[in-house]
Amino acid sequence: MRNDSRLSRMLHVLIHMDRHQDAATSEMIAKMLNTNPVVVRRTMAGLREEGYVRSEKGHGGGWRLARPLSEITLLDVYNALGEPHLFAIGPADDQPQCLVEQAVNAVLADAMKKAEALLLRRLGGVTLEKIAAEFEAKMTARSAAAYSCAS
Amino acid sequence: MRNDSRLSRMLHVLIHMDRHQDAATSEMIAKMLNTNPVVVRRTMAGLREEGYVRSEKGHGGGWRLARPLSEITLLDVYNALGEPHLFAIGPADDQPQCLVEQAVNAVLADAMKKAEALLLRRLGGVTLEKIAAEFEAKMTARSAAAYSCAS
DNA sequence: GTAATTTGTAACAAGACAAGTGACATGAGT
DNA sequence: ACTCATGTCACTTGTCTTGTTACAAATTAC
Ligand code: FES
Ligand code: FES
Repeated sequence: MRNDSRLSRMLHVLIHMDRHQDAATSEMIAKMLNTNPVVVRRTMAGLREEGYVRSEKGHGGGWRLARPLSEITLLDVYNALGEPHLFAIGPADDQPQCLVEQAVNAVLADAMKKAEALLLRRLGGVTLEKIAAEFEAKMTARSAAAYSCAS
Repeated sequence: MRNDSRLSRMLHVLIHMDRHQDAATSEMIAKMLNTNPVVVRRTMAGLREEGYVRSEKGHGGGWRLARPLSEITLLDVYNALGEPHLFAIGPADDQPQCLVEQAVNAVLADAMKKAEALLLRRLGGVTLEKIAAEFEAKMTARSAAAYSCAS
C-alpha cells in the first residue's frame, strides 16, 4: 500500500466502463481492481459528485459513465478525487521563526511547486480517450487473447 | 508527520553548522529541529557515509561539515538520504496483465518521471551556499534580533 | 408487497513508513 | 575511572490509504 493508487485505479475503471455499455456494479469493478466493493464506492463517490459517472441502486443498477471519455482529462479525475497529496516529501515545521528554515523551505517549495505544475499540466493535457486509443492500438497489435482479467 | 521532512531538516542543519565552526552535538541539533538526538543521528548517518559531514565521539565531539556549502547541492543531500520516495501517488498493480492498466500506468509514469526529473534538476542546480546567501540577505535586511531559536 | 439487488455510509482493523523514544554498547577526551 | 558523545537496536506513535464488516435506503423483479 506504499502509494496512493486511486488515480490509476479510477482511470483504469473509467476506460473499462466505456467498453461495455451496461452498468457495472461495484462488485464487478472490485474484481477488476482486485479489491473490495466498498473501496470502489468510496473512491468513485468523488467522480459522481463531479458528474463524470452516475450510480443507480437496485436491480440492474451500478455505475455508468456520464460523459464521453473525450471530455474527461486525467486532471479532472485527479481533482474529483479531492486532489490527493502528490508529494511524499515536504517542508519541516520545527522552528517556524528561523530564517534558515524559511529560506530552505522557500527553495524547496518553489521547486516542488514547479514540478507539481508540470505534472498537473500534463495530466490536464491527456484525455481518457487518448489512453483508450493507445490501448486499442496495442490491443489490435497483439492477439485479442492476451487481454482481460476474469471480468 | 504528514510528509517526509528529512531533506528540509538536513538542509537547515547543514547551513546552521556552517555558521558556528565548532562541532554540533546531536543534542544541540535535536533542539534546533525540535526533535530527538536519535532521529538526528539516524538521519545524518547518510550524510556521513557520503562524506558531507564527519562525526566524532567523546568530549568535544559532535558533527562537523566535511565540505564547504558551495560543494553540496540539494540533490546531493537528497541522494545521501537514500533518495526517499518523492511522490505520494503511484501506479496500481491490481491486474498486471491488463493492457488498460498498463496503458494508464505508462501515461502516469511518464508524467511523474518528467516531473521528478524537473524537480531533481532544480535540486541539483542549487548549492547550500546559495540558500545561505539568501538567508544572509534577509538577515541583514531585518534587525538581527528576529533570527534564531533557543540554540 | 415481499424478496432480491445494489448503492451509501459509518466504524474499525491492517499495513506501511517517518518520526519519536528508551536502552545500552562503543569510543574519545579529561 | 569518569564523563561525554556517537552508533544502533527495538519498540511505540501518528497518519494515511486500503481492506472489511455491518446495516440502512432505494430500486427493480416476482
Ligand atoms: S481489469 Fe482490465 S481487463 Fe479486467
Ligand atoms: S534552528 Fe534555525 S535558528 Fe535555531
